[in-house]
Amino acid sequence: MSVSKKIKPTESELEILQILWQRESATVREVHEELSKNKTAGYTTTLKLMQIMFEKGIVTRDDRAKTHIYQPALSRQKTQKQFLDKMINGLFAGSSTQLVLQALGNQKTSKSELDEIQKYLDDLKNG
Amino acid sequence: MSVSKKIKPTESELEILQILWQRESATVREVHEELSKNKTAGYTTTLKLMQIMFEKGIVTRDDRAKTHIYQPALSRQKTQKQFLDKMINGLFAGSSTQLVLQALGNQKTSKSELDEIQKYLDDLKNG
DNA sequence: TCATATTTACGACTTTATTCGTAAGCAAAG
DNA sequence: CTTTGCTTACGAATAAAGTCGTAAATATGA
Repeated sequence: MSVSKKIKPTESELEILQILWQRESATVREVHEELSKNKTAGYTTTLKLMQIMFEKGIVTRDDRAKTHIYQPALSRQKTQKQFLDKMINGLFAGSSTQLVLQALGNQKTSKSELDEIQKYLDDLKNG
Repeated sequence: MSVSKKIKPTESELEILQILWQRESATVREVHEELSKNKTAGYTTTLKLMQIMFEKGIVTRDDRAKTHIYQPALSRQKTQKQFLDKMINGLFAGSSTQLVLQALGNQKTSKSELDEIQKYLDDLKNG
């Protein structure tokens, strides 16, 4: 069993995590500025969300200075895996292959990306 | 624009849709029996959920007989695509390739499945 | 016909997520 | 010191999801 139990970030929390993963660490203000590019919400809303995330253990923070500095407490990979698994089971009847095919069909994927995936597949089949 | 706007099934609703997609159509009782294999909930809970889904337009129903017969109103494919897109944007920084690689790495994928994916990739690159 | 069982309708309660207003602390500038 | 501005803390309002109890309608069969 992994240490983290059933921490399941909400949609808003994922948005914030996304930013923290990108920047390694950030203040509430910084996160809020970033979020503001896409949506409109008050500063205290972002603050509250991050405080709750702290209580839940989704992020850690350094509060030695007046302005707290937040860091993600969940790894991007593990979180991705968690949501992928849920999606595969909940929406693709347990077939990751189906999900992959659908994902490739949906988006426009460049030739170099396709090459990358093929290379990865070869590795999988051999190694 | 597709006809259906922003219908976004909740988690519980997805579970029910899953069953409806599988069976084509079903009564509340049938859905409830199926759900009961995995979780515990009262019959009226399932009923209420399906009624709400009907109001939202997620399912249709034939109420000519006393026992209503429900059918999915959303296509499995479109729903999968909708959630995939959200996931790619929300959790994989917009990269479907990243999602694919992660999905392949996560699960154990059989050789025949890998072959299938590779074949699909070849088609994509050529066609 | 009458009792019983099944189903739908409806409303209410609980929980969780999201939002924001207001107060209080603190630090820098004047 | 005092004002100004930014920050955190806290509580409350709103909304959405999920849960279930109860009642009414309908069908079945004794």
